[in-house]
Amino acid sequence: MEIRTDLYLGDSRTELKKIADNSIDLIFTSPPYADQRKNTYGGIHPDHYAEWFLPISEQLLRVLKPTGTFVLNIKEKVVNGERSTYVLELILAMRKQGWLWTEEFIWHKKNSYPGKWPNRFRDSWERLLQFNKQKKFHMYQEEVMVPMGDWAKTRLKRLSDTDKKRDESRVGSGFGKNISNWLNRDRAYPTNVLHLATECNNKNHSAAFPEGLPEWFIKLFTREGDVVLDPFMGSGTTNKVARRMLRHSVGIEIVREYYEIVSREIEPVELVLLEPEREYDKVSI
Amino acid sequence: MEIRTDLYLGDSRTELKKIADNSIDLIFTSPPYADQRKNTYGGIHPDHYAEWFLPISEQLLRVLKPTGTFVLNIKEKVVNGERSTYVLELILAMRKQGWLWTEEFIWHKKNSYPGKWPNRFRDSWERLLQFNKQKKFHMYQEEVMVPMGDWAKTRLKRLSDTDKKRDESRVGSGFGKNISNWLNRDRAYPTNVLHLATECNNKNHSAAFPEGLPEWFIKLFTREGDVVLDPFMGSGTTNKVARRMLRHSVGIEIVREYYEIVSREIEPVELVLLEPEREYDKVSI
DNA sequence: GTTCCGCATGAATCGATAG
DNA sequence: ACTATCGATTCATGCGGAA
Repeated sequence: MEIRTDLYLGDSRTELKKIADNSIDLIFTSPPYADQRKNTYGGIHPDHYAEWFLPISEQLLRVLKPTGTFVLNIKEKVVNGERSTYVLELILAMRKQGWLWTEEFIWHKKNSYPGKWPNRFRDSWERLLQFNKQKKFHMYQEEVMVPMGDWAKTRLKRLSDTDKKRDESRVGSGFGKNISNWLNRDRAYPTNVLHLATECNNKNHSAAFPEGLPEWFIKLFTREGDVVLDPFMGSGTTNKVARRMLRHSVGIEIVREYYEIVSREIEPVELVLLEPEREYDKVSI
Repeated sequence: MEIRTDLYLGDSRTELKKIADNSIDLIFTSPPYADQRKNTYGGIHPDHYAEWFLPISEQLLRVLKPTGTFVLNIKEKVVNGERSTYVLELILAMRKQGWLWTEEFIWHKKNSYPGKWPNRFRDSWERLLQFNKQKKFHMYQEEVMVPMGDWAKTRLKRLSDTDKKRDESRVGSGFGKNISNWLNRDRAYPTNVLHLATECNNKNHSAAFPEGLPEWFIKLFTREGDVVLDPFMGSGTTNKVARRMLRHSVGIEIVREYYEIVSREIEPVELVLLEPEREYDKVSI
């Protein structure tokens, strides 16, 4: 299978129009935060952030498949001693636009930037807002299961009375089915808090997230061959991870320098990926 | 020093009017969440939550000292497959009321409620919204510094409640100083993510939050002799912790049963706290 | 006295069923 | 169509009894 990675140079507001309706399985992006990174994006004033973002999210709503998911990594900055409210306002506005605000994940940044202020501590978390077009969407929960705690060891030895009672209350032949469930429990489902360290690899791009972040959501919301979109590509982390995970992807970047860097990085990979594929076919299973 | 713990039986909307202007140093509370705890409290519909809360927050704004802080523990529930937006709307409305939304802390609940659903994971975090009247407020950051690397959680856990009480009740030498004795230098400021487990309820009561939660904020925003207010007292966790930490406190509770239980628990403690102080001075260290 | 192990139960959420 | 109730699902924690 050939993995396509299509990169667009330009403004998301215009470039997104080139993408077909209902063609994207997952949108994962970290847009420029309000009034930050002035050097690269010019900076959007907090008061006008929703206003600026809404035409883009309207396009995203169009290109996303009905069963697809939009994950928005964002965090409000401090303005004048207060947390700015533009993210809250954005959520409310996007719901009016037709998005469903399904969930808010927390990215707990293990090693946040050091510093000291008289009236606040280091900010070590960011929002990961999950939006959907429908209540029903694709979610492959088993792909992100994590090893269980010590609890499982003792639990598997003998079922407690309560567990038995709860099982008996089920109508029909649920008991045997449950036993097999217990025995498979060496792994548990995760929660809506992600605990990842920030990576400082990308020296060119100022606000890159660690690869583990898009990787987790790509696992959770897509399968191989699906299409991932990042309308604010930056250093291309989302697209690189998607490619490695055998997902097609689309990236849009307004800064030519970033666009070219990612283009150069992607192309050699493409050659490598195309060659050994037959080998994998031979070897597989 | 005699520690006052004043308990009011009644509705916060009326009882708060009995409290003097600018008399409270810290408000820490966890109001009934929308449509939650219907059996004990009325249960507020998500659509009318801000409307219900605003008269109360107006009173809170009045009674809080200009240098004081209001910490609100809350989390929106899922309604119809979506996260409800009433908390976002409440933040926006409270700002219009005159509050400054200084910060949002995250309480990462280690043991969240179990369950499995096709479209979401377990919810394991809650918001701790910090509001202030002014940009300048009292914050004693050194009091909540933590050892670098691994926090000696196991050692802290081992200490019984009586140990905690003994340490706290010694004037001028609290729990924090003992920690610094064990693990000398190399302490760091914490971040805005708190990682605590919910306390399993054993006998009488289920507390909404673990003692560590109000304890942390009481350390951070008050000193001994300051006044802490919880307008939704519930099982009285905030007041009990405040008392142990030698802060005066005010608690308001609408359910008579809770009010009476807390009343009974507080009074005997008062006697115990005053008596054995000299003894501990002999034994201490 | 420690350590180990069994046990109940949570500020939950969904889908089906009933009014 | 819309709301209210109920059963099923699931895992970390601290307590208390046992080894």
